[in-house]
Amino acid sequence: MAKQVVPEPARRRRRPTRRGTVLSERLIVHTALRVLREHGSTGLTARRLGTALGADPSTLYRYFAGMDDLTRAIGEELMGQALDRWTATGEWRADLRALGRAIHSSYLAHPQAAALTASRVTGRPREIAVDETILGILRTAGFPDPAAVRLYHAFIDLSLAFAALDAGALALAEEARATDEEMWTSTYAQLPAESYPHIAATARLLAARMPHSAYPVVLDALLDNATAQLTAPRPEPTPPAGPARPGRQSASGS
Amino acid sequence: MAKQVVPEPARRRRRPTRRGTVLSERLIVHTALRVLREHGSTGLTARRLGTALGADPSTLYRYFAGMDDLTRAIGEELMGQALDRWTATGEWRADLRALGRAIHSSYLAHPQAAALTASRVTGRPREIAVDETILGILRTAGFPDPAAVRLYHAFIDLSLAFAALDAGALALAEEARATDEEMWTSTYAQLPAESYPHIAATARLLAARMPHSAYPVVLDALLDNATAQLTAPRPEPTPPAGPARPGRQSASGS
DNA sequence: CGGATAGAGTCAACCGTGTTGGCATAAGGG
DNA sequence: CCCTTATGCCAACACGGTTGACTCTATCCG
Repeated sequence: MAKQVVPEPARRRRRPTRRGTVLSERLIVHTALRVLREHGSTGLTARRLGTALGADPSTLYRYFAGMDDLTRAIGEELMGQALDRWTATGEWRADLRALGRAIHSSYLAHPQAAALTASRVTGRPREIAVDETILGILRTAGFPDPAAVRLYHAFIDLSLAFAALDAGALALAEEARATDEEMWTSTYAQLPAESYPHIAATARLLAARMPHSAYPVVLDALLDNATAQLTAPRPEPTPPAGPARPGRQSASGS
Repeated sequence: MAKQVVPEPARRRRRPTRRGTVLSERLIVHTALRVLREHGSTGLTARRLGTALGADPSTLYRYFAGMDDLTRAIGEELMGQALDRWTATGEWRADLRALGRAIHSSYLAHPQAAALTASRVTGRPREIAVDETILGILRTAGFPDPAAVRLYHAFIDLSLAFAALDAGALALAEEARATDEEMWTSTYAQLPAESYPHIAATARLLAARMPHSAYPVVLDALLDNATAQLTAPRPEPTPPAGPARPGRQSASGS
């Protein structure tokens, strides 16, 4: 039975599979990334991954509690790649900007995987490390704790939300081009100018702008806002907090 | 065969189902919303929806090309509800703010449905109407077309991205509480303060801030930025456009 | 050096999923 | 009032995740 998954460091016996490959968490995650790239964001199945590994599908349950657990591990891998690619300079604004772009582009380097995982919180070590890093940048920059937390929250959720959105669009564009490209042109292409004057008037600009991500624009807006807060600090109490709309939950302590 | 789906307005014969209900696109979408709320974001299946409707699962294919098509219709419904709830005042900043919050809260009113649909572009009429409305607000406010398009893009993608992210978190919190709540407390709860000093130092503030959405904060940052642009317009050419990172595509024309 | 042990890989099977082709039937036009 | 055909139903298919029982072998211990 596959009830208990043995944690990676405690793994001692590595029996080669029937087709000779020696499995590991790393190998499985990397193979999953390849399968996702080749078969699309819905194309990662236990059977297919098993075949790609040269192993029986059920073997995966010796390493992950289920496909959902594997999905979280993939997300953790993407976050880790972002963190590895990034280096601190000491200038808070530049560092945050670079880290945000690293996360965003790291996810978009694997659109199918990102579309699958970006909106999920993994709770794994590399993700926590990113959280700690962001908070460190902000607090070291001189933001008082409430502002630092507010900005941390906005920054990480903004980055992940856009990673998920952009990756979804990119993955959709790469796979299933047949079905969707058709819809783009047939539905959106020529809208009647009398019904949609503003869209018609800006059609050319839209066509040039929409294929890019809006993330850099919004990120810069947020950083501008933060800079203003730092030079001219205003208390800014907890916002009117409308109806309970829970956001992404993350690092917390009692 | 279910190759050709009859468009809603052309539907003439409405044969009641064996259990007496008379089907329609509206009824199916609304029932799907109910099923999603009751069974979670992965709980919408053809068989379950068929049962909820008192109809055979295959009947759905007379109304939608497949589950994916139905999903898009659900997204369109959410966007429509947002638009219905919103009214223009003529003050562009307040109008945009209200529209953004309407979209966000409309999606979060159906978290499971939103988690399923918010990152997909429907290409259906109500969605296009929202796009047209946003562009209209910005152009009427006096933004030159390039700035209007840039802001439209940032605004709509920001709103949808946060709708998806927040809805995902909210849906996850509501369903499967058994599996996930456990992970929150066990993994994130008490992190060693020596390894994660910044998280530890702000733990109380984080716990208070994270359960809310960061959307209002980021939206206001974007609107502040826009206001500044409007009063002191600067050319701001196309940003350095890094590696091709397609964003959400939308209304376009040749 | 040689069992004993239990962890890793395999096999077959379960149930639930989307989807389709063929069929029955009743709604509504003529 | 009949005929056409849109609409709902049925049975079946291929494929999804997951599990329980099993084999085999890498490693531990004597």
